[in-house]
Amino acid sequence: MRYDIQETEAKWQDRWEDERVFNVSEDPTRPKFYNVQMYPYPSGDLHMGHLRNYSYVDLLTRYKRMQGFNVLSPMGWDSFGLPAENAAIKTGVHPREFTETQIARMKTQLRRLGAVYDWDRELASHSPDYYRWDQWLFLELYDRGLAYKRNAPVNWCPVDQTVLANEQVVDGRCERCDSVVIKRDLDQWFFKITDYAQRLLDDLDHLDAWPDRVRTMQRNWIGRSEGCTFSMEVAGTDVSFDVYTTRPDTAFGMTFAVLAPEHPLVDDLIAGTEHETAARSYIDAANGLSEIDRLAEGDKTGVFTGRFAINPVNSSQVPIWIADYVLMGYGTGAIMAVPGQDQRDWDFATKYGIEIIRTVQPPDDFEGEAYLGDGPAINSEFLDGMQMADAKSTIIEWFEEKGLGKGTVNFRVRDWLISRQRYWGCPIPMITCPTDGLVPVPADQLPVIHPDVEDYAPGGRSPLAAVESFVNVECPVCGGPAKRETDTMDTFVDSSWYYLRYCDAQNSEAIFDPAKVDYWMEVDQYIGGVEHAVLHLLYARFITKVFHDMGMVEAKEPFRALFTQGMLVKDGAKMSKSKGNVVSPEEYYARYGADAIRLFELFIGPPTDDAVWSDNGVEGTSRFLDRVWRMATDQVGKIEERPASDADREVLAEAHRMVQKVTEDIDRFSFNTAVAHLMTFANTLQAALRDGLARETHTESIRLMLLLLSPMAPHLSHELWERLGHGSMLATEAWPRWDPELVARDVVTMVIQVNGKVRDRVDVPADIDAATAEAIALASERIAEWLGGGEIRKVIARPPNIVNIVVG
RNA sequence: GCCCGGGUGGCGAAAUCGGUAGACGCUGGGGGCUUAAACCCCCCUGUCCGAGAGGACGUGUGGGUUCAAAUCCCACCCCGGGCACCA
Repeated sequence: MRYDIQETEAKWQDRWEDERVFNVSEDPTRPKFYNVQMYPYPSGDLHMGHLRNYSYVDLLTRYKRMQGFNVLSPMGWDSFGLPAENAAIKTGVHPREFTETQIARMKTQLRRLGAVYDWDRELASHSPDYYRWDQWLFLELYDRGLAYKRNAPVNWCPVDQTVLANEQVVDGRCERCDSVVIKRDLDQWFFKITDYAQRLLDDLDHLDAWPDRVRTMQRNWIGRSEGCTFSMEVAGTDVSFDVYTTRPDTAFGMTFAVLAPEHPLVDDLIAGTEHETAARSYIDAANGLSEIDRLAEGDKTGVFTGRFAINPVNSSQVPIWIADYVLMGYGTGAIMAVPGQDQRDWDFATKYGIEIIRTVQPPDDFEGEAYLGDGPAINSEFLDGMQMADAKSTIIEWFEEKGLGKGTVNFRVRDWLISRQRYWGCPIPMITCPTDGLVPVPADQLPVIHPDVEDYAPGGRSPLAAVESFVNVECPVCGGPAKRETDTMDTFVDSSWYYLRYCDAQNSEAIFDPAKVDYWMEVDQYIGGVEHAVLHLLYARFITKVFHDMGMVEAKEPFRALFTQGMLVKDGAKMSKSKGNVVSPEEYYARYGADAIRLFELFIGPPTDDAVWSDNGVEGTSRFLDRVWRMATDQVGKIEERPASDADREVLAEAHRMVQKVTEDIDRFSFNTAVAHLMTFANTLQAALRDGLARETHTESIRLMLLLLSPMAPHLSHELWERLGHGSMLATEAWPRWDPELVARDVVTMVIQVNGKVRDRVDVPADIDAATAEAIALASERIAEWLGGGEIRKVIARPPNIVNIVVG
């Protein structure tokens, strides 16, 4: 036993905190490093899966600090949200009380791991000190026209009884509870993220320290497409409608047009016609279906309106259909249908017997139906013979010259719906007055604090709506009776700016001091789960850009580097409370201590990959720590001084190679191999000590190991550092450097191949030249056997590593 | 369907630029220490052939490029993730 684990680990946890080792302030004389993990929802108990992430973050905090950076690593709580509210419904305990108990428990557990933060900057989104600035931000957005209320069909989760943002609907289901989402028409608040779509897209190109995967997901989510919007008249009427297409070059192949069932023109077109009854029942059926059911239908369905539209390129009349494969939410909610070049249109046309005209010549061997590829235009009058790109720009010019349409850009991303009909969130600071309409709550009346309620149960509207004393308020403009907004904000609003607040967390006068934010921002390393690739990470980028435009933040992007860690898996599933497969750290703390757990979490596999939990692993890293302890302590005072030998120098060289490899591996987030290099050196040192070698370099070897180990297994390395008589605290020591001369090898093993197969290995000087290497290879006795008198066709020498002799 | 990842021993994995495949750890086996056990220490642990020296094979499958391929190219299979009636 190396020491009393509980006692010693607690001792160092106290000292790091009491001596404020990781509390920092702005210091322009040192390079800064802002290290942030996605602040957690306070769900209560940390399991091994969580500890993996915290081990990474803490490693970086300590490592960067030793490298001389002014490191800010703060911690906070994403403490609004449904779990606390659902617990309140069940138990009657106020969500605040529930949440704060959970936070206290999680803090204790973070401390137990030895994770260090600047706790002076702790924040929690449910605290009025925090969410008053949510409200302030909301009003700033409102002033700038970036927050607006409108009646719109929205995603409604029937179980959680609230609306959801598009980003929170996954495969037509609620991201949180998995129930099928339905459409409802509601008056809701939106943030105008679409105004920032182009910048959010463009700046992805500069985020080269982000995983490509996340950038691709954001690109797809933003979904930019270039095309053309033009207007089509309805024959025999004075109405017209716009269509959007990415393939205006195929306009001559339009054989019908389609309106989404929700299209505002639909009513007018069918009213009083013989088609009205059929159309009406089709529309009603479509409206009653959830997005999932619409898709599940498989086959495309639609109904003819009896009307015709005039194709502006050739004045031909095409039938107007209503079909739910056209979505009201994208483009103009109406399309020109070109079955020859669009598979969906092809399917529809085939089913309903509509004419098909090809306007791009498919290759001779083409066997498909609709042809989407490039080729010369046909049946397209003045476009005939042009390739797609040419035809596209020519027809757009033509539309623009005639004033019939224009080139347009379309985005898939929609405005961010932030209203929620739930209690445990930040109240939206708006008032509706019968005289003055929508009126913002004056800034000096913030925060709008939500009152306690008796019933948290969701009933299709916010529980706050039942509290008359909250709802009824004087209009700030006219003083007359008015009503408060009772919806709360999406919790993703809270999390879209907390990393700015950390920079000045205790400011009671302003959301933050821009000077402090400019010192710390951008976040140098952001760490979290990939599940936020298009939710939080897109919202946070949007809000940062808004602050930039407000002149309050210099940075245009919040997170310079993003690291998305893998999940911990057990029994084939992600470790989580709901799956019932969590491994609780308690018994491991008792048996092995925090260091062995941390080291195993680092060692278990590549940090970006999912990893499988194994009980034996902690045993292994604990053994390694025991060995380090023994090597460091058993030999103290027993080492006889002797002159340095070649063996000593070689051990020291290995120690420096370890320093180099561990440093480089941490820098490239290869923590598992960094640990492996420490183990390899420990094996080398142990063998040398056993053989009575490496006496003189022993002290230096241990010193270097402890420095490297300190961000990974901080308790043991601090304790040893102190016991070995170093007067300083290890955490404040400088990260070691390696001596390149020592690291370089004089002699290396050269591989000799015959026809690409390894046949011999010889030690050669590292600076050997090609001719000598070749000569040595050809002189090898073992090689001679393999050459067997055959003709040597070629010798490839890559000194000092390899010589390949080709015989034939 | 489209777009990303990934597939290497009994297991987790390593191989950073095309140059010794399997570092490091786990598991398992053998031995030492011990009255005994635990701890600890030493040796072995990809498959096959061989007493051994050694040899053949081997990174999902099939081809290709190359003196040389886990790594590059083509086709395919499987697993994971994202997007998906987006006009």
